[in-house]
Amino acid sequence: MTDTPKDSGAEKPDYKDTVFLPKTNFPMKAGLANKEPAILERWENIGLYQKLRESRKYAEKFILHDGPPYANGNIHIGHALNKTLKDLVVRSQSLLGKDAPYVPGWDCHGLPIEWKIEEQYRKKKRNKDEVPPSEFRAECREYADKWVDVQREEFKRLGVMGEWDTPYLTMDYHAEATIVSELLKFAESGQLYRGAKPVMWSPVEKTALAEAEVEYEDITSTQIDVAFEITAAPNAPKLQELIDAGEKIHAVIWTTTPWTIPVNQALAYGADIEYVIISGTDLNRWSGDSEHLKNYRYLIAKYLLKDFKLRLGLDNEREEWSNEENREVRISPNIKTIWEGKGSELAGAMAKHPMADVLSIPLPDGERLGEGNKPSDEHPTLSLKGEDSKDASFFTKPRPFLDGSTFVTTEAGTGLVHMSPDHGEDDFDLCKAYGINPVFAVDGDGVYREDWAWLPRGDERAGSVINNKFTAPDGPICNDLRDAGALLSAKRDESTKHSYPHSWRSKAKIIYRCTPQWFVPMDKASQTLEPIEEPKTVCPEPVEGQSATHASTSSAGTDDVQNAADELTLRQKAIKAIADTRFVPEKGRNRISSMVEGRPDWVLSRQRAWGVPIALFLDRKTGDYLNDKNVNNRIIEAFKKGGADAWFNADHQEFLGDAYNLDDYDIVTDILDVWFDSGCTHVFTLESDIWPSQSWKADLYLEGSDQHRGWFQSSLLESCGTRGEAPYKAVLTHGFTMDKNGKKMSKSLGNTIDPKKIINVNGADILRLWAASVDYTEDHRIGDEILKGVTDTYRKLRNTFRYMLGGLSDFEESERVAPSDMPELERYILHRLAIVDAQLKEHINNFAFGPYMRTLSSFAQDDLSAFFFDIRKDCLYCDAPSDPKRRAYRSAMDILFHALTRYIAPVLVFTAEEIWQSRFPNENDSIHLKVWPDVDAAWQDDALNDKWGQIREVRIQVTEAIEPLRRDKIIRSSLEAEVRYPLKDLPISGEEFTELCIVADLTDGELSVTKTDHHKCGRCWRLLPEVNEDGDLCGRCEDVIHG
RNA sequence: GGGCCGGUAGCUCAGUUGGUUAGAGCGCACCCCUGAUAAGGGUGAGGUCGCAAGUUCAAAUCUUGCUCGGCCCA
Repeated sequence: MTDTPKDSGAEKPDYKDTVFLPKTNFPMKAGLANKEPAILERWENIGLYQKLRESRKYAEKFILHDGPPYANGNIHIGHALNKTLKDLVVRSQSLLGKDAPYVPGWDCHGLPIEWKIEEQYRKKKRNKDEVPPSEFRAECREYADKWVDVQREEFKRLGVMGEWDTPYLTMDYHAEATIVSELLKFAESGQLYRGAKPVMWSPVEKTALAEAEVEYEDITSTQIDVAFEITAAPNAPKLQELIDAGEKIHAVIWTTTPWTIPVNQALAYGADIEYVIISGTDLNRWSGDSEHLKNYRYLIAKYLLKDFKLRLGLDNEREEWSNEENREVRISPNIKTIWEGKGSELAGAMAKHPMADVLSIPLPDGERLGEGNKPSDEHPTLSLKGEDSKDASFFTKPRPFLDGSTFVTTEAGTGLVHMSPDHGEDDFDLCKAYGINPVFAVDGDGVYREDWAWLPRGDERAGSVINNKFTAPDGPICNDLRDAGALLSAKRDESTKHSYPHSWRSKAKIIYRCTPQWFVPMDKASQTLEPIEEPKTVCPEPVEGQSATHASTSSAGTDDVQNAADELTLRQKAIKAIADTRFVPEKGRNRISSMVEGRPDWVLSRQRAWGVPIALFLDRKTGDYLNDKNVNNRIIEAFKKGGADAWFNADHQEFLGDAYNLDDYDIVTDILDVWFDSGCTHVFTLESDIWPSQSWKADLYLEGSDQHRGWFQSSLLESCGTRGEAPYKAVLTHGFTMDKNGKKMSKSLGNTIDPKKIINVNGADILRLWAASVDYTEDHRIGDEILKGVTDTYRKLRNTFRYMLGGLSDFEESERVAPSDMPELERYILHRLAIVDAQLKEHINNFAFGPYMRTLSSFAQDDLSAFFFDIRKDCLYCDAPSDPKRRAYRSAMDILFHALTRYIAPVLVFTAEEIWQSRFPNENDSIHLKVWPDVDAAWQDDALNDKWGQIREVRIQVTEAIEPLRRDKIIRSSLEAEVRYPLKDLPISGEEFTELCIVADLTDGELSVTKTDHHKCGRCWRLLPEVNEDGDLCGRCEDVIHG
């Protein structure tokens, strides 16, 4: 031995240089934030994604269809989780050998972008209405493009692999053409109709507003009590008796919008609310000489009597009301209760509109009633004109009492609510259920239309319904009601202050107003175009499944009504499709089912600019849309060439061709709901020639749980409407990311966590490992402590790989030992690998990444680091390179290395590559091109498992027994321990067990530990009987060095 | 206000059809090693399973109510 130790003080030589320590350049410290971009660049340079496609060319496909994020703003933690999970799915499926391409997409149309552009205009003091629509749309397009670029870079930095150079955009011309062509499919199959819906409307800007364009401010408005005479009450016999006896009984409603009274069409009660009729004779507060004012009988909710009486000044003994708890009716001497009952008894009851009497009297010169049936300028050809009220028949029709239990309360008012389907959502929905339709009495500027019997445009008293004078207690509405003897109270002062929506732009009050909209019916069997019957005004039972007002009847299919029973409705198709789809987690099925079961018809139209137009021609005479395949094809072709602008800028006569005259048609300028756009992504991406890698239908859609109402549903409905089935085989949903305390993140709370910051500090692999660790099926958290934990897990894993790299340095094929020739310990570990391998595969197929990483980490930690590697350290460091045991160990380690680098590759995409390149440097290669490791199922050996399970248990007993001695400083290293253990309880020899426990010696006896007398080998540090003096060599080491 | 979902150690998660003393990893404390060293090994302390009733011989598990949080509606 020539290389004697240098330290002169030591008597014994230092054998350190003769020990085969792990050798590697792989750094312990990751420095991911710096390293990752370079790795990304290399992948891009070698065309990794294309290489992967090429290598999986003939493999089974797995199509994850990307749900498009909205192209607006930087990505947030939710995007990061979503895209990472998608990447985990794609990469893990690819690892399993499948061809799993990924085409990312963006949602580009819609209000938020439109808004941003408008905002820019406002800053430049430019009026949007003066900008040509094509210019406006071009700016929206440019804006979306800008954010697509930003987000694309952010997603790439996350390590998400995909076709980033050719993503799909909903604003691409081909996409817009497909969207319009899908829309026309709905039109052609009769699954489109024109109906109405109350929307928030600004009479000042004469436009519909979105929720985000509305702000709420306190206003004072006139609050009135109005009496409706009850004409029938078939389910309340006593009440009916009173009516039959000639009593004039009035139902009282209370409202803060007096201007809606002239369009009242019904009254709503709460079925469980208790009502009373009070009778008295002293009401003379308001002018007018109707009989009932002198001798009144009012129907009202019992609980609200007090407030009512106060408003009317009916109560002469106010002090009696001091007790808030007791709101029982206290009858003044001159006020009596003549009827009590539940709201449900009012079912089927009828009342008379307070203006009916006035209007049923022919007016002197018809001035007020207008001439002819002149359509309003709002929607001239619309067959949705509604009631023609010039002969006042609208007002003389009976007003039914409807069950409004879902929204009628006794919080304020009278417990009876007046219903105007034109001007309220509750009103609209309830009336629709009973076949009562809106009448469109108020025009876009907030003034009653010309032919309306009550305050038409021509009336000098008529004003905008948002005008304070118009609704004032002494304004025309109140005055006329007073004249009719129906106004019981009217008040406007500070006490009537309440919150009311205003336009953000003009600050003017807005109203709910029914406007014509396009709908997809949920409950109409497709292909059959049975016109919906004329709604009955009087209809005590809800109309089951009635879609809405006037269905548009197109030319096709009206004859085969007989087949209607065989056809399924869109709702039925969707429910069936849900049953045919796999949901991960399973609870998603329940959620989307209940939503589809309960959802109303799909409103497709928006009165907006930035979107795909509803490219239809409306027949001016009939109001029906033109349904001609040739015309439709010309439209689609034009869209392919010029996008949606083709509709706005086109010569429409060209679309119509020779067969039709543009003068006979109106052009629809509404655009489509952006959810229809995204509902079509499966068509223009999966079925398109642009991405040959894609195919319909998708294996998986993967989005946040909010998309049960969003994309999952819009895609489902779109696909069921056009193809009769879902566009996906499986749907995976994830929860939302909360802050460290489980609270939702928001900018205002200042608890948001920026994914970019995590990437720049810790690295994308840490963020990815976090995403893979949490239970994404639920809401989950992120915060410093959690990220620290993730980083620790990462470091442990990284170090295990580093150890393997060191142990495997200079490993050569010639050294390899076949698993069957390996010692039991190696075979046991390979058995464990086989078990873990199967578990990991199962987790991947269940998209269970949390269990996947936990299985992987604990295998690396418990089985390898703390057990296998620890035991075999002596072998690796000190046995001769040619020793079969050492060769077997390194062979096993090589198998583990190949398996584990592949296992972590989908999650730790950068680290896996770094590890791989560290051992097998090759500029053109990548770990991500590899397939799932070839783990031999035959390695699984249950007998071995039982035996070694037992050994490990005893091993734990031994280490436990050593601990007290170590604590008492009797021994230091476990190598100094001499252990006694009943050998008959050991499935292996004591000699072997000594090695497994890393102790000095093991002899028969009851479990006990003492310090050994042996001396320490100067090279391998084992304490052995053959070593005469500390620092001498043991036999084995002697052989290795000198043999 | 309504529909749906969730609350198990400091953190991330297991916990089968109710069934011994509720588990794991990380972190933490302590100890060892200094030949995986800004590493490695060992031991240990942490939980009235969100709260309260109920069903049962027996409840983290089933039922009801409440509470906190989330998503979607209104």
